[in-house]
Amino acid sequence: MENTKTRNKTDTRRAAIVERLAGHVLAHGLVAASLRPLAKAAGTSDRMLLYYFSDKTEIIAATLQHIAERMVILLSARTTPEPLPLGELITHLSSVVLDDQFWPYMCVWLELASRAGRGDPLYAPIAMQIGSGFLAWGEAQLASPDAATRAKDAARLLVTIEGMVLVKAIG
Amino acid sequence: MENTKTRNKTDTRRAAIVERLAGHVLAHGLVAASLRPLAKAAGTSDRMLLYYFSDKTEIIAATLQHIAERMVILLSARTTPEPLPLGELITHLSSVVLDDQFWPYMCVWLELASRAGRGDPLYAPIAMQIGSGFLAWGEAQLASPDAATRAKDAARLLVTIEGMVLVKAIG
DNA sequence: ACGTTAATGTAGCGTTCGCTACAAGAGAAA
DNA sequence: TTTCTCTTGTAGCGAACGCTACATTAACGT
Repeated sequence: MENTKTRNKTDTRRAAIVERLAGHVLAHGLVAASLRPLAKAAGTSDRMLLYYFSDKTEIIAATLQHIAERMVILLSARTTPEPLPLGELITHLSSVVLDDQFWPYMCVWLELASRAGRGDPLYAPIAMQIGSGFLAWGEAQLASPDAATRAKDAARLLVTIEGMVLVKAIG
Repeated sequence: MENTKTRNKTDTRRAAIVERLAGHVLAHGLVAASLRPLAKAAGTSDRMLLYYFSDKTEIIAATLQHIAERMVILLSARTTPEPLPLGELITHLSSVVLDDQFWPYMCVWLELASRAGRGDPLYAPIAMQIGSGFLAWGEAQLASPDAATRAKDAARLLVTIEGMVLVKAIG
């Protein structure tokens, strides 16, 4: 009992910290995610960050996880419950994804992808998980005649949306 | 005369150094582009890097510039001289761009884009320059009925190719 | 009240970062 | 030869990095 109680307490703290860390990473990017700035953004010290998390990789992993969850929520709040054909879904989704409110998430996503592309052992699995999550979401959102074309359409959706993100990034 | 002679000499050295720096950045990414490792890769010291270049931003700018030139050469060595319709150009170009030999360039390109997306004053203009260069190259390579659709097709080409690159990066 | 454990501050370690001051060697000009 | 500029090595600066040792405070069960 004491064990679970303590556990829940630190877990709650961790969650609160991660919440703030996510804000900082979304605002300034992974490139600015070093312990002392992160700690200041979370309202604590680097010492405490390493008290609640074992090391930096765990901090980053938890933060990215949280950001991904936030993104899913934001995304599903902006989409219709009914499935759409590929073309319409692309136009609708691109307007959502290129929106200013959504852009910080896409910037972090780009950073994540650029690190994953080099096979970074921390970022690669996270990127793959988020990517396949998006793919599944796309499949569920698509109104395609059969499962095979739906899978294909989801892949095309992914490619097109990500392409637009990258093109927007370079201006 | 003495002026131009000296100029040429240091320019030659600079070019030789940049050549090696490009190799290192292609192999290990911008994330590993700090002065001392770069210098070791170039066969000199960090002291000399800052003798031939005024500061790190100039080093990185010159290196990325050189990488972009190499990429253009590699790209035009792999493409047909005659223009192609959009669909064929996409399939052909994607096979080139996703090739292992080309992949390091795409990884650097992703890093560049992720920094440019945040409006970094060093990387944003370079990324934009390379991006619009690729767009122009695409327009020249496309067999489209009129100029308007050619411009549109080039944009679609860019989006699709970059989308594929990003998707490959995340696995 | 007391003792134990959880939570937090302070201070610092060792490393790497971009960059610079200073001086010594090298090569041409006088 | 002497001088003067170009080139290079050595050494180090101050800052930031991830992380840790130690000590102190806060909280709580007994």
